[in-house]
Amino acid sequence: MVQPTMEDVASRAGVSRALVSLVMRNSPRVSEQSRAAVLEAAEELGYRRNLMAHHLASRRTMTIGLVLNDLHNPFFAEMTDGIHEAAIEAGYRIVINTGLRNLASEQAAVDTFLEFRTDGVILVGSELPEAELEALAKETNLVVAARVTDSDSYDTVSIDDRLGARMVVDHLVDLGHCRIAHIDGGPGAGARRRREGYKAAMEHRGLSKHVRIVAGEYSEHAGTVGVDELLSHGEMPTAIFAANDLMATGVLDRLQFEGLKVPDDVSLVGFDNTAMAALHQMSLTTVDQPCELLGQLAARYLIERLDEEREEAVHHLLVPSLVCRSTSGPASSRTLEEIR
Amino acid sequence: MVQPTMEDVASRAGVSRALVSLVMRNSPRVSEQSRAAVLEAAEELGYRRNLMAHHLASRRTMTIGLVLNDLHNPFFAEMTDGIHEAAIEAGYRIVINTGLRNLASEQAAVDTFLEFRTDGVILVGSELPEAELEALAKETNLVVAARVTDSDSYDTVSIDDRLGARMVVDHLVDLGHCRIAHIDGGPGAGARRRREGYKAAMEHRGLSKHVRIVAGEYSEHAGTVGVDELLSHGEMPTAIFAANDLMATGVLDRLQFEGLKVPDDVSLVGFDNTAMAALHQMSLTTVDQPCELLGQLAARYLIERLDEEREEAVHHLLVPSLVCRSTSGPASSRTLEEIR
DNA sequence: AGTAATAGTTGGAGCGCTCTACAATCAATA
DNA sequence: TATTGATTGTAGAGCGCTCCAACTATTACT
Repeated sequence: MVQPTMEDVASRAGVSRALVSLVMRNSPRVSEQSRAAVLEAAEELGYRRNLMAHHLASRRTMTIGLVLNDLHNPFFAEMTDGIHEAAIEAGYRIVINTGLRNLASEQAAVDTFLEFRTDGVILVGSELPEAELEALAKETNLVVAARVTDSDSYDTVSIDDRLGARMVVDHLVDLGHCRIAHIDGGPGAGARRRREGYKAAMEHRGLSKHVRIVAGEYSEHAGTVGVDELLSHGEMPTAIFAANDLMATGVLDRLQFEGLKVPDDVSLVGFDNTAMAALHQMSLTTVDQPCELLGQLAARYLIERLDEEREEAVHHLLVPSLVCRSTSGPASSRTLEEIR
Repeated sequence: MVQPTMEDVASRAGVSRALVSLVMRNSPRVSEQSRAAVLEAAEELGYRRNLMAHHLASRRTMTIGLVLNDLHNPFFAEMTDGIHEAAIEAGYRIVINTGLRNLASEQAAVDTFLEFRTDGVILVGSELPEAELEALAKETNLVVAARVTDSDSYDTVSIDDRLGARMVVDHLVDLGHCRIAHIDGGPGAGARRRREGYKAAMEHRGLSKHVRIVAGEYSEHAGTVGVDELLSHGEMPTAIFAANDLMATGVLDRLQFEGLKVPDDVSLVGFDNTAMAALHQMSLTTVDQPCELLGQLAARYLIERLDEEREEAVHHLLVPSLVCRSTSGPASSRTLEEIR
């Protein structure tokens, strides 16, 4: 299990260690003859460059650390596709770690990359407090995706969550809904803005008194709990705006369990437009985030930083769009009792 | 962005670099006084150990590289939970990379870890040819999860795919089905065994002439394409056995699109029992894989290797179980024409 | 011919850490 | 008092690589 070193390759090829290094880095100042000899020796020995040593000497790993908040949420897989593509194209590789939707794990994930000295870090859907992000930006090149701040030490790439929420409310109000409840994303990335957007839009449409926010988080389970809460007291809402698709899945599941028809009895709208929302058995009305594009932008902004092409922070806000499917329809006037 | 080194911490604390190293490694042979001084200096400077240098000198990273075949499949997220838990418990951290469901990417992911010299590698759902795995095991400590081989240079942890497939067939035959088609997982991990298990079970139940296998892969899209293929010619099957849940999602979607009722017109069974299979709107009959347990086992076997507690390979095969939900029911006798 | 420029190669310092061997200090023992 | 042993600390080599300055060989130019 002990790997050959450059020294081994060099002596086998009958050249110096420095020359081997040049070959490995594809330097043009090497004769074709030596290059071939070195590559052959390397091949024979099964030589594989030691990134640790490489980095220590060069200060570059050509590696980007990617912290995904939740592996269970397909949204992150879609973002990763975009990031991966853009990174590879620019000659970088990515390495992933997961925040497991809790702060301690996210911090640990970030620390790992800091200790590995990856060239930069992309945080997707981070829940870290802004002060923490600020501190992080002092230690490494940072881009935060799917969350907005106005920091001037790192870049952010996101859709306009407030606008997205407003689109949801407008859509539902246009369908005749008044009692539109929102199960929020708690500490999740963008959750505050979605909540604010919901509230502002409700007020704007003259529905201040119908604002009803249930505390949740970005998980399926929060959706089921949220429904229980909504049905347990007060007047049943005619529409539910779930903070994201994953949660909407839980909501839909629970509504069905309670015997409520969607959208006949209750309308439901999600957020993210993940692949599962498009399925027939789900067919969820939701706010579309152009994940791949977001991912690509995040990677490109980071790479711009790595190449030192830019100093000042960029905050890129994309416009979301509403995708109407079959979980939203005209408001029902039936009460919970009548339905049951 | 330039980080302080041990040397900086040492001079600030008024001790030697070696002592700082001892403190950082929690050595007991350091006086409380110096320890405190060092930690304070480190804190003040914002010192963070350089894993690259650490590894170069110590030959250990306390890091496990995890290659997930497909981030879009929740099965891998669930496996990761188990692996993560067991790794953390043993003092290891994990770093993830994705194979993007294609060989070149998987190879690249593996190469990354090899270059990083992570202490070991866990491959989940790998599609690499066995020769490649064998070669890999020569370069690093390896555990392969969710796939079976009989290699004696690395460990494997998996459920018995053949048995799982057999359970599916038995269940469907017991419900009166004869024309049971299988959309297979192509090059996917375990797909061959599931296919073989399906075939053997069909033969065992005297249904050799009804064996019908459609080529697919572990993706939603393959499910929709598979259905198209099944409906385009020949007699319509009364039941479909999809190679995994992700694919079953696509199948269900397509069947609904074609106006076929599940399970009234066609029964459907998946494989994996991912979280989405349990949802009411899906409620998929499927084969359960104890993902977390599989993940934990994989991590533990790897750590045993790292701690050099074992030399010979272990091949752990867990028994799957069938979870009956609402996509499987008595065989229908209606033809496609009658339904339409 | 003499000089300059270019291409190809090399030795050695150094990246930030660990680890071995050894030094220094002090208390306990002979 | 001399010796031993335990405890704590340090110097220095070395991990595998990059990078720079310097060197050699070859070609081009005056």
